[in-house]
Amino acid sequence: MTTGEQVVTINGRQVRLTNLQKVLWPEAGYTKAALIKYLLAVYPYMGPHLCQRPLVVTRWPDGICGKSFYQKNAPYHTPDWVETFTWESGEPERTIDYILCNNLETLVWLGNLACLEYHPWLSSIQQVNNPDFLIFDLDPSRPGSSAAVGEIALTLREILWKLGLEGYPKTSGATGMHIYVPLEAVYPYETVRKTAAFIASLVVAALPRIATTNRSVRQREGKVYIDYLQNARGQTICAPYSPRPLPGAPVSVPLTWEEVVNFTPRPYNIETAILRVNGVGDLFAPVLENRQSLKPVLSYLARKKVF
DNA sequence: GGGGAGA
DNA sequence: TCTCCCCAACGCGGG
DNA sequence: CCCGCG
Ligand SMILES: [Mn+2]
Ligand SMILES: [Mn+2]
Repeated sequence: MTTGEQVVTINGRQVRLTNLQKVLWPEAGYTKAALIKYLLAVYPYMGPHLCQRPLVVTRWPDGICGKSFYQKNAPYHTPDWVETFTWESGEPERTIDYILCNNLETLVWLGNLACLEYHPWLSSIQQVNNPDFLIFDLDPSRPGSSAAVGEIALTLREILWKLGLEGYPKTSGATGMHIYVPLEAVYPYETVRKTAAFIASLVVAALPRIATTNRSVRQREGKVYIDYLQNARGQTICAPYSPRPLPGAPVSVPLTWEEVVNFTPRPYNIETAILRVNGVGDLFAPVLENRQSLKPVLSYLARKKVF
């Protein structure tokens, strides 16, 4: 990929790649060719987490220092082999044709459009009202809170364990972490969100000096924000393996719990993650398999009349 | 990044 | 032919 | 109902 333009054929579909030499991450010098090389390499691991989920992307055609925009609707002249999902929301009535990244050629096509961030819905189009995971988004309000993030994640793991649930951690690729709790796709978003709120409150009770669920930035006092409100339709949590538009081209990477003990926020980027992922495989594979029930925690909450 | 509208 | 504009507006919850 | 937040 040294020339500026070429056509690749993937699964019999032709994808035109343009401006391959364009630098998207200036200080690291990573080009669009590097981005597409990464997407090709990571697709076997990332693809299953995007499949059949309405997708929102952020695009940075002039690189991470240039202008960017969100894209929800499939753009005009989207190739006919790109699958889409039409979502009609009411009040005001609006229709969005979401892209479904169901194959490699779609991901490469998106890469050519300079899509850096990939935000799939928590629910798939098969059960669009029922998320497949409950998530916790740990956001440090100050840089240098990495040790606190790791400690909170490990405490959260223990609390989940006591509730009969298993969580799976990944870096966000920015400063914090995401913990996914895979579920049976039978609970409405509101139930999942309220359950997440309850669990987050248990974590804050255990670690009140470093964790908070306060949504007011000023009242967080430098603590780590446990954001459970991302458990809503259309929210934008970046997918596992998604690159980030930040210096050095970091990516969101699944971690083992042992790695969380010494959490560092950006251990891998679009270049180094390839070796990592080919070595350990998809640590997030269980997130698509281990569909857990909220029944124990929901009956507990019903007894305590928390709801 | 690329299509469409308007000059 | 050139330049400019558009690409998302939403869910949540507290005051 | 608006506002702050992500
Ligand atoms: Mn976050
Ligand atoms: Mn957040």
